[in-house]
Amino acid sequence: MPELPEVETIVRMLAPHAAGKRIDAAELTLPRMLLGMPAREFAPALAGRAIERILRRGKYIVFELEGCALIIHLGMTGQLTWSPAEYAETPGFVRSITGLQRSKGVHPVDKHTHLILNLAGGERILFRDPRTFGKIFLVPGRAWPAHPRLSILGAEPLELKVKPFLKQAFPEDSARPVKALLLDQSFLAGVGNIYADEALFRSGIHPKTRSRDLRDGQRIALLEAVKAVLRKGIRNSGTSFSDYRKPDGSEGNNYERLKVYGRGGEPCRKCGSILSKSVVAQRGTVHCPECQPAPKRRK
DNA sequence: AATTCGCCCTGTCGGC
DNA sequence: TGCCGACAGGGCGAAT
Repeated sequence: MPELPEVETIVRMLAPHAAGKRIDAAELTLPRMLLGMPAREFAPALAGRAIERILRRGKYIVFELEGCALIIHLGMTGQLTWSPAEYAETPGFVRSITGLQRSKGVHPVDKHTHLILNLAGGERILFRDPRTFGKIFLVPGRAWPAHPRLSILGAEPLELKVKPFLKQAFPEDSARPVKALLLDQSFLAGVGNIYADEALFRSGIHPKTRSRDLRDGQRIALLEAVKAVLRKGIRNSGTSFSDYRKPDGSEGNNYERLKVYGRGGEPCRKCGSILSKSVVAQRGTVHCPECQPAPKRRK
């Protein structure tokens, strides 16, 4: 599922191709993915506007256009791909930045393509999302940070100064498991299930540990681990566990480098113990019973 | 007030 | 081979 490193990768790869281009026409083929306005008003609101900048906030992709912002959340299975003008539609193949390539879990326009941005010059940005958990919305002017979905977001983990954050934002008395805290977008923006499990492993913290029971040293270790696993994810251009693809249709390289996520029942890469799979905060969770010992009970 | 639960959705997989 | 239920989960609104 696209989390901060995946969204960051998409934004970085998309920006040089899309920034400065004008949207000739937009096609929204699944109206329920659009929030906050009637679907018939959407395409006319985009037509003719130039893309000035593309950026990321949490897991949201923000297209700053002339006079408004187009915001996309990829949900679980969303893909944003870019195709240049010169590649024809060819069944079984997909057009991409790197050329015409055989379709391998990557698709040209199909029944799961819900938004098409036709750029002046013939390039296209495609939003494809099989499970349709993604969201699309428009915010007038430059007020997108104040949109209800974005205004509730917490700190950007990679810009985080750990020490000040400790005092400011750590809920001192929370009984929630620390994994639930990591998944809470109002705590840190952009951490999802994959990188939460990876960060907990890296810092040696059991996912069920109550937030209030974390010692300061553990909190620092955890936040540093969050930053480290996110940076590693970006360096490897994202985790293609299932549907995530880069804008050119290719896969990220981080999945094979994960320590715990998706590895339940397999041996820990650090100590060899069998990794344990459970449910924490309503999410599938993998941890190492040796490297991440169960929290000591304290009254 | 803080947490948890139920729901949205569809491709994939295991069992029979 | 084919059918079917279970499962995956981000984020929101309802329930506890």
